[in-house]
Amino acid sequence: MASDTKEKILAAALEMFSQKGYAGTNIRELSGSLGMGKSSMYRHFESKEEIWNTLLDRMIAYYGERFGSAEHLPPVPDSTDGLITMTMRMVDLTVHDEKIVMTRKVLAMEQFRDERAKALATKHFLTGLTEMFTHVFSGMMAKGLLREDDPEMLAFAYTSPISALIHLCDREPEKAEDAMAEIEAFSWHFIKTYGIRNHG
Amino acid sequence: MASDTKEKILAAALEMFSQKGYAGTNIRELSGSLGMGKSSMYRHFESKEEIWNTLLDRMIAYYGERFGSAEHLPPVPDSTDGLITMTMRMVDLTVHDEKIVMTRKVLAMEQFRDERAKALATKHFLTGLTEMFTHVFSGMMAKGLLREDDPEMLAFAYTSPISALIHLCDREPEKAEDAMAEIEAFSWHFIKTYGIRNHG
DNA sequence: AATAAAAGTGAACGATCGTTCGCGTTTTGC
DNA sequence: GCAAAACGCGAACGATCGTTCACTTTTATT
Repeated sequence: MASDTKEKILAAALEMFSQKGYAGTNIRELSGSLGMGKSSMYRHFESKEEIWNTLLDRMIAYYGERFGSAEHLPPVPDSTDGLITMTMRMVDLTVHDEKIVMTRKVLAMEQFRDERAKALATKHFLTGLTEMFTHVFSGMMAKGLLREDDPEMLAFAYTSPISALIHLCDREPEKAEDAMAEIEAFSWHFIKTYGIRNHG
Repeated sequence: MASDTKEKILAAALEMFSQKGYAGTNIRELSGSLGMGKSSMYRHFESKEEIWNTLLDRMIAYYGERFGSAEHLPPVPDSTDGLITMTMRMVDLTVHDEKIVMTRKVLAMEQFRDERAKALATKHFLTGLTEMFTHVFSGMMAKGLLREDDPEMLAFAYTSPISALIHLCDREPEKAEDAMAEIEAFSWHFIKTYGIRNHG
């Protein structure tokens, strides 16, 4: 079972860090939320900072295997409608997967004091989505679904507004439905601007 | 002189909060950075939390008078080039004015635990710029400088990528020059897409 | 110049922080 | 079935937290 407790600690730490930040979290409350004595924690991690670093290791590794490798690039849609579908599916996942939401919150809070959090924040908030959609848009241009243009610029223009609304969801989850609708509306507007109508 | 010290405390607190966050900041270090005894602070503020709340009051009030009222809306440019100029001037100010930078950093770090910080963060990061450019783009459409389209959608599409790059500057100031160049490139691309060429 | 109010200070307080210790219990490897 | 390692726990430690206190110095008022 290779230390099931360790995983529970990491899960609880991610949750608490994402609510109160690293400095605002204390070990007593963290271990208490697991129904565990304060000191038992130290059988699994030698310090609070090691919990943080392990968590960050996981976040970096997860991001790398999920979005870092070329084989995980999404398929190029066969129609402009397919772009919307793909976008909404992706957004829905990223907004409702609690672990991903908590990761973004933690990165937002700790990006200014931890170098690795800073680097990962830039990937999560900016370059990751842009790189992904640069690939998608290149493919769509080759298929004649999008106007010929700089695919990276288009990807940046497409993903930034979506990213901004995802951040809004993280901050004010009660607005998630509205934000999703706005993302879809923006997506349609983007297609209206850059898409090439199917003849027929 | 109405308590010059109080202002210095608030300035130092903003700086420290923006580096270490509220929970990560302690009163000793804060007063120490002002060459002041630990306890003197309490002649001006009755608690650490009151410093925080006063700071937030200031940030909210400053934002309201700076961006909240209709008379502070920027003039509508007379050309598409004018839009770029105005944009770059505004971005330059917001990226290099230390107080504004520190405000954004604090809001990024505290948005999840303080309701007022959360509300102000949404204004700073999303709705503020969008509202401003909704006005600008409406005016530019009326002048025949921009394609007829939903001005709010265009403002959202225009400001979100800029906002994302401003956040990058906050996080990695050494990339500020590159980011400014990217903003300008994006701005030109936006004009190429939505602008109406001047005949002649 | 006298006096009251305001501002500054070092010492100290109680609470809480991360962490360690000693000891009992459970699980593992042979 | 037994030794050893791993795990869990409450008590306690030293450091640090926000804050208060008793007291001195500065500033403002008349």
